[in-house]
Amino acid sequence: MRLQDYDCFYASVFEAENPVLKSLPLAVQQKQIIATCNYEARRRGLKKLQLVREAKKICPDVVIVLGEDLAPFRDASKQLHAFLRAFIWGDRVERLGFDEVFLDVTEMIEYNVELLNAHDLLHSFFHLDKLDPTVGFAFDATKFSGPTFPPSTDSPVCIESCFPKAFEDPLRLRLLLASHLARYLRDQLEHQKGYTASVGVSTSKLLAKLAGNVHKPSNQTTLLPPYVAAGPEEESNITRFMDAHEIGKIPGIGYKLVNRLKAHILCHDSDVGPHETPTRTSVTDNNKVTVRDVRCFANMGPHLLEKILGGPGSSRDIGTKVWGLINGVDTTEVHTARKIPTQISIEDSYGTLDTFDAVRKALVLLAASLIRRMRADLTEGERDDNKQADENKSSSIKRTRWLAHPRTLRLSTRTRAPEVNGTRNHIFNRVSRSAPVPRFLFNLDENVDALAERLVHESILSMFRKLHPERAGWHLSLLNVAVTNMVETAGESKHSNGRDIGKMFQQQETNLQPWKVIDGDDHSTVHDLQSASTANSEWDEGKLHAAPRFPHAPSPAETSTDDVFADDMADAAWEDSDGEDSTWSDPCRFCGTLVPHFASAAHELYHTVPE
DNA sequence: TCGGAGTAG
DNA sequence: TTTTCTACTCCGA
Repeated sequence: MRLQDYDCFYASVFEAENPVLKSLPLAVQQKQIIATCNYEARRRGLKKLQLVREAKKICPDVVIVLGEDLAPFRDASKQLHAFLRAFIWGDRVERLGFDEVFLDVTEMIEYNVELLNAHDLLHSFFHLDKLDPTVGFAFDATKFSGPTFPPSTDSPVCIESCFPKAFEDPLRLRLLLASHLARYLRDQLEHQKGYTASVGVSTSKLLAKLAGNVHKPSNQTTLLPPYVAAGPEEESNITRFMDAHEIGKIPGIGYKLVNRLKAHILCHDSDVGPHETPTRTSVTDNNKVTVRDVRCFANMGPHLLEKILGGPGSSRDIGTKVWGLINGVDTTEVHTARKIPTQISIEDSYGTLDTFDAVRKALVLLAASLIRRMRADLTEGERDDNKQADENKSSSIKRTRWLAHPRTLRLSTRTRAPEVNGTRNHIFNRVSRSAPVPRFLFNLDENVDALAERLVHESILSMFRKLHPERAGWHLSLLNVAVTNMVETAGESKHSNGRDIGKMFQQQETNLQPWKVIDGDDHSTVHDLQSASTANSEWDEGKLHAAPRFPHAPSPAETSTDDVFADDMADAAWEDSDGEDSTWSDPCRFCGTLVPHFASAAHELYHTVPE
């Protein structure tokens, strides 16, 4: 199991496009801040999230590029994801944000362990293709590739010492092979795509991710066994590794939890109720608290953690979860790539937005971006809004279809902190209102800007009025428009991904690979962490959508007998929040949109049907 | 289902 | 330490 983390990703996207930038200090600007910068810039003292003004002062010759348009980053991320996926068996590649990827290579490692020649480890061959034994790379299986944690103390001549060691311990051998695979993939990524990455090699996403931070950039770290303490007086390498981290560095333990934990550890202030909101007296960074500080605190365990962190609003079993995390236990799966995002949102921030007209204009721009993104990410088929050969026009339109229809539209705003007499108000939270997505939004032939205009006037502005009934004087600092609640439309079957039942069984099978399981006395309480909450959804959705539907336009008879589809649409016929405009009727045969009877003929004109 | 909170990159 | 543009998950009502 490994994590890839592309080094300073935004900057790397520009560098890959224009390699000259690689040797210069490069910073990516969003609004007034440096979103990220390359390592040359960091060497000169620049930091992420620094004000551009300060950055220029510190490093006057910094090259600054604008990175507010995320499309290039999104595209590069998808490309790299696809590139890596081609190497990994069983599609076990999960993207986290734009610049991180988890790879579950269990199956590949198991296969290669079997084929290892114990008599000539020096000249081993890693197979990347079960069907073609020539595909792969040579490697030296007498030692780990790259740095390890703890650092290797082996002398350079280690054939004697490593070889039996690795074979005694199955986990050690598997991690060793994985370290070579990691090296290989990093090389491929660098030489074929021009991106460097940092990688962690371990048995869970949590451990791999933290390990990946140890040697950055452009390097890798393998977390060595033993993963289970050898005796009561011993510590496992997991404990050693986890203990050294600041508590807030653990993924899943964010700002709020850190504050509550620190309040307890540092002040052991038992008066602090579980849900007293952290005030400005909340503990700040002078006092570092490590995982060890928490883990070894008197009476520490799931129960005490639940008392410290639990309460209304907290996750269920938060104590158990956090106890698991600080003990290095993470049983979450590497999820295979999702075909459809669960939400698409577009936002922009503003100095202050105070007039209705300014708000309206801003919303139209956001709506237009949102519609473009919906078309890019939720449709399938060749559609190019700009250039289209005339004769092909109709044939290219008819091939474009929605993969999913979002049902809910959401407007969120954030107001500027009121700045009342010295007291900095802690209210930079967002507020939101939702409404159904109007069906006209799915009309692929309408001009984006026209649709945006219409969406704002017919839907978004009324949400805005609910959110801000006052006539003016909202000090808006942010607007966000989003669509959520995706309902997938009929699959064109073939390679519609993620919905594949065979794949799900295959996953289950690999889930049971024994060497992946983290076990041990010290965290026996957290074995079935999350099993209930994660196992579910793929299957549920798969069941609902597995049946291939509508490879072509169906006959009316097919439409009416398609129960699953009808169910979806019943779902989709959500109540209209204002009670108006809810004369739904049948789903359109071509795009799945619900169309009122009176409009169905007109609607269908939008589709040119192949027969 | 909605709206908010929390976390992450 | 609140400055960017997102995206996901969970909780209570």
